[in-house]
Amino acid sequence: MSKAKMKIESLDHESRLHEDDHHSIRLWLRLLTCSNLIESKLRSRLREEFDITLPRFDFLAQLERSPEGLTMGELSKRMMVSGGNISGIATQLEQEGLIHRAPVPDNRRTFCVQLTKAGRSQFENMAQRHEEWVIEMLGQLSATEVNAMMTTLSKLKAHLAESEGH
Amino acid sequence: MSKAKMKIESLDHESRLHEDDHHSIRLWLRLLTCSNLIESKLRSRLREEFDITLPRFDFLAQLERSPEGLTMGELSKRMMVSGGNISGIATQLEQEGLIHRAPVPDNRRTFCVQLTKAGRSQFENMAQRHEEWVIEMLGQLSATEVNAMMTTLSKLKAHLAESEGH
DNA sequence: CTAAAACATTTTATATTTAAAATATTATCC
DNA sequence: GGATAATATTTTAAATATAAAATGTTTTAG
Repeated sequence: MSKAKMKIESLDHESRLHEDDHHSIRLWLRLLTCSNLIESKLRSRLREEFDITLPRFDFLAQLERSPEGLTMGELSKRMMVSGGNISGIATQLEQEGLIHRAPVPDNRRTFCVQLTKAGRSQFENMAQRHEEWVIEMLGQLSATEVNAMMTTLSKLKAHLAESEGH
Repeated sequence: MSKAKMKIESLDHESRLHEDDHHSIRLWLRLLTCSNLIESKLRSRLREEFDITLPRFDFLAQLERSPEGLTMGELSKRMMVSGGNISGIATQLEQEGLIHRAPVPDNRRTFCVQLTKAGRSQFENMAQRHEEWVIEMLGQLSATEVNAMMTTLSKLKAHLAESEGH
């Protein structure tokens, strides 16, 4: 039974718990709202300006950050989307010549995905604008606010990662 | 040209700007990571425990918070998804008897969507567990951290809403 | 009044997403 | 060594997402 709905025996205590509950929910909803707003702005601008979808941009961005290449599984984990999704995007990007899938010598199950020269140069144009947009959206926050939020989110992320799979 | 990529003339200044840029990007990526982690945990638990998808749960949740009912357009705005999407989900939920679409007397274009009795009771079971999960994920943060984050996210949300459509 | 514009929703076509099944490869355990 | 389990990826099916066209209603302008 949820703490929030338990019979109230010790009013102060229970009502405080009740309020804490709402604080968690409200924080989650606000986090989600901000995340959705930013994501959809980035999505529509990438479409307008470069005619590319956000998942494809993210795919290229991951590769750019790892010049040594990444496996499909790594990409899936880092982008936090299903493996099937990665497969589909990779097939498209490969056909367009933006990425390259090379077999790995000692493991025939895996592929090493890298940006091609064309992929890298095309990505760099977009990345610059993307960065400007993010700064435009988040740059108004003070250094103090950014630091505090980074710290809190790190703590949150660690907690979420540690209870993985429950 | 992006601040981050401008030629460095005044090293300190530009390198500080460069770092600020990265701070915005890193904050955005961390925000996104946390949001995705929470969302995917909620998604899989809703599926495991109640065999319901997250969008459908969110749809019911919006209605529960507005017992007077909501129009399709309001639902679309609050859930931040396209109108066509809302239509499809509403059709399903109506067929399952969880919601009810009633015409509005003074405007025949709009429908007022409300939870049915069945919809409400079914939602309440799920909402209780959902709330427990959110508290489990966010409840470890201190009241101070939650407050600071709420304040910062409010500021961010206001800024994002105000520059709507650019 | 009436034509045109704005609005609310639905429909359609296309793309993306996930979960789960299928395929193929590698590792593990008696 | 050989069955079994674990791993990496792809394919498939169902649900969801968007954008844009279509439909019907209301408002606005002249």
